[in-house]
Amino acid sequence: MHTKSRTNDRPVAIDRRVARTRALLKQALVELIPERGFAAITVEEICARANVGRSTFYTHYEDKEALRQATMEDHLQKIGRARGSQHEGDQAFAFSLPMFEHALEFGPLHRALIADRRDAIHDQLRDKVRKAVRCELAGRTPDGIPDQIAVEFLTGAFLALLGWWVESGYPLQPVELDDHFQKLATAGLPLTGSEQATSQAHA
Amino acid sequence: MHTKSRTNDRPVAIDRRVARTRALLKQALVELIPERGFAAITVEEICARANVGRSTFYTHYEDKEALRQATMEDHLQKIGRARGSQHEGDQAFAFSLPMFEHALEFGPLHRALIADRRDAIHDQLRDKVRKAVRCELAGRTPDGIPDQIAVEFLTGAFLALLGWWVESGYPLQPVELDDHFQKLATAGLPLTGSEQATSQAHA
DNA sequence: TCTGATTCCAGACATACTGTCCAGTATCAT
DNA sequence: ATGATACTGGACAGTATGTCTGGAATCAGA
Repeated sequence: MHTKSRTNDRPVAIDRRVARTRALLKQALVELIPERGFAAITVEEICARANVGRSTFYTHYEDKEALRQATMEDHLQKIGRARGSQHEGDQAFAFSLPMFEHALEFGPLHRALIADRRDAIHDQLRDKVRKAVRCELAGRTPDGIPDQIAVEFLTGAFLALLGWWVESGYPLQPVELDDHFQKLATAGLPLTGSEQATSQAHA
Repeated sequence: MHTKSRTNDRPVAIDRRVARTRALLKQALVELIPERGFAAITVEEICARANVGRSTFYTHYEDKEALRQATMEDHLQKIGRARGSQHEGDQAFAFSLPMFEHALEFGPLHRALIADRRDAIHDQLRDKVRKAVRCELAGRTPDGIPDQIAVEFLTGAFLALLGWWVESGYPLQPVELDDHFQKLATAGLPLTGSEQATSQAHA
């Protein structure tokens, strides 16, 4: 599948029909998800939207799931390639801003494929983020906190922020959001209020 | 449905048969989820496991989803009631430890109904946690960070930690995990390594 | 213990989606 | 131009859904 190499050097371009069909199916899926939610979509619907025969669908993808995987893959690759831009302020975590920026740029697509926490899609992205976090943390976790815990903590926090931001229509600039994320991640919530905790009363 | 009140004061106990049927269905669901995953389970399967006629199922619940909702509701109520135990150390956030402890106590149940991020279940719990966090934060967010952002950040971080802990078989004591959470939440990750950030090279 | 009300059940039904297969047609690369 | 490949619509069996029966079992209350 994928690309086929003829001899051994450059991969030969995919048959135009194949490319066309797959692109149409992916696009149809992306259009449909925000309208009806992934779970409710049927293969027939996707094909109708894409103007592709249902039997054709199954020659390319095993499943509705497989199509989503492929589409998601495309999408994540795009994020990876976008890493080049690199603003690189004086932040502690480099992965977050590019991600936020991508989420803004590919708004509807992102909302459809990634921000939909109600579907299984998120996991793939979560893994990607987890890796980025683990890489950037690289043994610099403070005190007695296990690396894994810090990684999960940050990954969850980041994805929650990202999801909220996308779902509420990008109420901040990417840089602002990233600043908040950086501050919360590195400095925490010192809880500026009068007392520091619930420890006021007893023990 | 639910409970029916005869005149106007105390609600009359539910018909034994109804109670029995619903309990059996809920229990069957909880048993089945870890075995095959919620999405793959069929109504017939649930009924078979519960020894309940399939037609009976539909007189109680509209849907597989409705059953899950109801089961989840039961479960969350249990968490709510457990709030009484209250260890209350000198931590900043009071909601976390009881939650961790409950997750440990109702291990399989919790894993089945809540920790399965791949299903839609999580959202309900997320809302609950969000509320708890927002309540405990109550305007004490530091600096220029919007409340909502702090809330999402913490909610995400907490749920990620909870999910990881449950899925990896409770490798820590609840109190330990909670300590780590508290520390990360209030003090952040000062990044103890040599340099503080990626700012070393340029600009 | 009797009785009317409620709930359970098995089974049948229409509907919908899935995944596979085919033979005919259109499009591709060369 | 031609052989290879991909697309098509339609048919197919299999499975799940949700609704509806009428009769049997179980209930609560007197």
